Amino acid sequence: MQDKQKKAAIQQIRKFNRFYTDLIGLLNQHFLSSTYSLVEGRILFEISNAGSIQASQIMASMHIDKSYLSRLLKKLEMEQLIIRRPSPTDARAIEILLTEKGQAEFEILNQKSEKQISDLLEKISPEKSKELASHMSAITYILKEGH
Amino acid sequence: MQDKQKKAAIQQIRKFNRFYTDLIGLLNQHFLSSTYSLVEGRILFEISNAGSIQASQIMASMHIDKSYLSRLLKKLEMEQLIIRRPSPTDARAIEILLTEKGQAEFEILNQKSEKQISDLLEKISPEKSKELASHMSAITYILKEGH
DNA sequence: TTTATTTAGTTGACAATGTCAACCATTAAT
DNA sequence: ATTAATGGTTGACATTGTCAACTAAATAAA
Repeated sequence: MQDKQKKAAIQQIRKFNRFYTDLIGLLNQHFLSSTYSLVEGRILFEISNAGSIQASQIMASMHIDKSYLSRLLKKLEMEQLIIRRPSPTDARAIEILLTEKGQAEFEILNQKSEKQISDLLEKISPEKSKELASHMSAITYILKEGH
Repeated sequence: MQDKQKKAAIQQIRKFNRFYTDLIGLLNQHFLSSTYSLVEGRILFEISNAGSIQASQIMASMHIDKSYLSRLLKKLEMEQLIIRRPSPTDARAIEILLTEKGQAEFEILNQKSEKQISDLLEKISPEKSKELASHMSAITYILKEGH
């Protein structure tokens, strides 16, 4: 009996994963029309969020390969969106910060992203939007905190 | 006042998107340890799900480029997982079916994918698992049906 | 009914994205 | 003092995805 419920849950979760993978894919595609790729945008987010950050921290939070990240950071540096400088506390590490240009570009990206979600919510009533958000919080909570 | 609520909802949704993009990414990475890529698995799913299907339908449901799809199908055909034959009703179109091997491989993939979710649910109580699934259904419903 | 137009799929050429292993320098552990 | 682990870079490569041009058939328009 218990087992049947579990199977049903698994099926529903898989269905959701298919659905949401698609949705995120569509959102990202649209996002890509911008000059920066999704990963780049996400890196800018991580830097902005932290103020200053090490590459290894970005690696950990984004689950991204270090060689890949290294190159992306190099590119962002060339585009003058970030500064990479040796960490004062660890000579192996680098400290990454947004330049003013980087902050400005991130702000644009951020607003684009907000607008995208805002557009999505246009089709949905304010009450349902609120519900949507709270379902999402609930999922995050359950998956992060467990039991 | 209304506006503040909306902004809060947008922020929560974006947070969820980051979180869930990562989660799906991790699940897919694990999935990749198999011999088929995620997209290939998904194509097999679409074919299995429909019984027989046209390439254009897969294109539509997966939002995938037609040239890309054409190549993937060619590969799957070479691996003898699918049959491509001219559609009886439309000479431009092809009709795609799973071979027995394809069905068997899909079944394995399917079980792997189920197991993956099942493992994820190990850390979560049955009640919470059920809640999780229902939050997901609710999200899908709201996003699909709107208001 | 001949002439567009659209639809279905394929192919070539290429760009973007991501991975693996080897490597250097530094720090931490034994 | 030596070894192991960490942080990052680079070369070489594989996978994944995109774009435009093209053929053949079906549909619409003249």
